[in-house]
Amino acid sequence: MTNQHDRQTNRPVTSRDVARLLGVSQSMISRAFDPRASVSPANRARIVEAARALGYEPNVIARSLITQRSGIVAIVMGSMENPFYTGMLDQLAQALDEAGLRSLLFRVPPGQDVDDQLPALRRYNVDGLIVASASISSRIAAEWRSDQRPIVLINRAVPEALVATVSCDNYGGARQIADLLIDSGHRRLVYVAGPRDTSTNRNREDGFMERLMERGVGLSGRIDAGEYSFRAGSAAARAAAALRPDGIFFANDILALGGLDTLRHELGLRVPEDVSVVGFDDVEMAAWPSYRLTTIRQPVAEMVACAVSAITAPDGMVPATSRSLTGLLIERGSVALR
Amino acid sequence: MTNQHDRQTNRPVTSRDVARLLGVSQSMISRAFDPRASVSPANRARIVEAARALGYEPNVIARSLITQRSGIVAIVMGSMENPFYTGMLDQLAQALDEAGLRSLLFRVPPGQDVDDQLPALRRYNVDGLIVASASISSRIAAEWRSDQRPIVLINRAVPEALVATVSCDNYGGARQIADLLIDSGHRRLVYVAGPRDTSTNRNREDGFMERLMERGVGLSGRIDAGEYSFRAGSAAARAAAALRPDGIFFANDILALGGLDTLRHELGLRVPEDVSVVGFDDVEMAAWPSYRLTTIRQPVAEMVACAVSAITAPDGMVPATSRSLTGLLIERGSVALR
DNA sequence: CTGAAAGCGCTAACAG
DNA sequence: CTGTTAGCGCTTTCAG
Repeated sequence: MTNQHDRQTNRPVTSRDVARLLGVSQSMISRAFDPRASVSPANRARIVEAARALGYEPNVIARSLITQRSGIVAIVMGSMENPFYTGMLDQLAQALDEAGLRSLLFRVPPGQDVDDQLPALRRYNVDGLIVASASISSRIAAEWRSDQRPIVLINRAVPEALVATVSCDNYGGARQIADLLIDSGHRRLVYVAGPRDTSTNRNREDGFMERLMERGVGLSGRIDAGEYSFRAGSAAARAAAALRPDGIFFANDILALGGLDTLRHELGLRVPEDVSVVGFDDVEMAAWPSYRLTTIRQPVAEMVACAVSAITAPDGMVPATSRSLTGLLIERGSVALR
Repeated sequence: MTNQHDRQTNRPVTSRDVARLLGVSQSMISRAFDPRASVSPANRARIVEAARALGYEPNVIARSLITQRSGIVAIVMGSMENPFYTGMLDQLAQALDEAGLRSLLFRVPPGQDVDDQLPALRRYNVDGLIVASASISSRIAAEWRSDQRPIVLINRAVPEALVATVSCDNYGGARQIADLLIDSGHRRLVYVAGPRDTSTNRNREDGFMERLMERGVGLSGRIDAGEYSFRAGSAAARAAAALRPDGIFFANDILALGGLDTLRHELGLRVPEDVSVVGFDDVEMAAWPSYRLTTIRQPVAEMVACAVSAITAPDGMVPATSRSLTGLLIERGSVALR
């Protein structure tokens, strides 16, 4: 039976314990666990063998004190009520895991600012920072970079571009939606906006509006949903319906799903016969038969891969590049020809 | 401007740095951050002041090397495709945060066993372990307990009861569902089972079956969904429909949602007029107007509170008690009177 | 109340 | 290839 503890003292077994057992120096044990260190094959074998027998595992904490690397990366997330981010988190955790890194999760409460949390973060010697659904001030971002620790924002842009950023081309995606709606004959269009302070909303709104303008069709109305949630989508749909639109572009899927449901079940409107609706993200539920929501699919897997490789990049000095990946229009059943 | 680093060397500021600045001993800095340690009020004030100015934060890593407590608790999760668990994770992270603890997320890939991951965990000096959606062998659980570190399983039971466990009364909930279905006149009942190796499925199935038996109504069929997913629910619904049931109890909500959708949109059956469906969990989507799924609500908030308090309990020696909280039947629109 | 000293478990030069 | 030595940043006796 593998027993990770000394039976009497119940003390975790250390490298010294296995060194003593084998009659070698403690540092040799350390080296045996470093692939690049020089230890005779014979000794290395003896050591891993003894280590297993004793239940020894190098203590990451102690190691990180010296190496300044903990193998832990912090993921900071705002609310997880948007399923897009839970999906992202899942993939992020998986990708990090495959890179041999652990995820330390920082949840930023709705009202609170990320900035307050970050100082606490540095006490953990994390190897990198991935900010997934929260904004961050450029001042804090700059401090982090001065730390030489990689930081990357997913799906957020920081105006001053001091940090690495990977996101979907929200602007371009919204333009595609404008084209889709216009090409299929819609003329009374309403935009349902997400939170004002998110770059996702800004870019989607800008792209949509500009394309409308370019093609000479006006906007029949703009509703402020206030937050990205199902409930907010419902409320926005009620307000939007009063405008008698023939098409509604919701700033994201969770909003669109909430909107779709109240349009149909509360307002008695048929979607897409009476009104078309489009979202953005392509969360799992968008594909569910009850919704069949036309939307832009964010390339989550690629975004995650980008973020992780920015973290694992050779040196902490990742250039503060902004990568923008293009989304894919997924046409399902929520847009009709007019 | 708070700058956490020495400008020249870009080295994190340590307790020694602030000690030097103030001309006091390094150990005094340490004590100043320990509420129970004795430092003159005047000095403590000077120290926190200087610390703030320099941007000093005690390094948790170094501290944990001595105290053996890191302020980090590990959450191990299987797949996050079941929205019930993402909701739980959200609340867990929040509750832990409020208790001053950080969450280290361990994702266990579908095929893989938790047991393989656990040894790696101990290298992180985590203060406790919360296993949320994965099984764990009793051998490993026992090893963890010998570590003196609290471990609690949420929504899983381990036969040997060697670990603390908090879960919903799955057995009782399933009995309520049986009663509901029978009382409303259903007689051709089908059970759609989740993965065989989960205690949730076992308990729900047992409760349902036993109550059926007690009330003298037989089961018209049992479909094995194989996994807890929307897609599996769809497939199960197709198989179940062939049995011409008047009521289907799906082992959980995500299965029921998938089933509901294919029943309606692919099979052309009306729910609840032609067939009633019931789920278990009460995930967010169960309340969405398209579904209005009747289900048992798991008391997630209480479960989370229980789990966290087990972790933060005074000593590592939490008794291995199994807490079972009763779920609440939420009647929405997916069950009709027959 | 304060300082000195001894580590926590490990890695990283540096000699041999 | 191996052992010795000196810390990483902090907490914790133990004297003063």
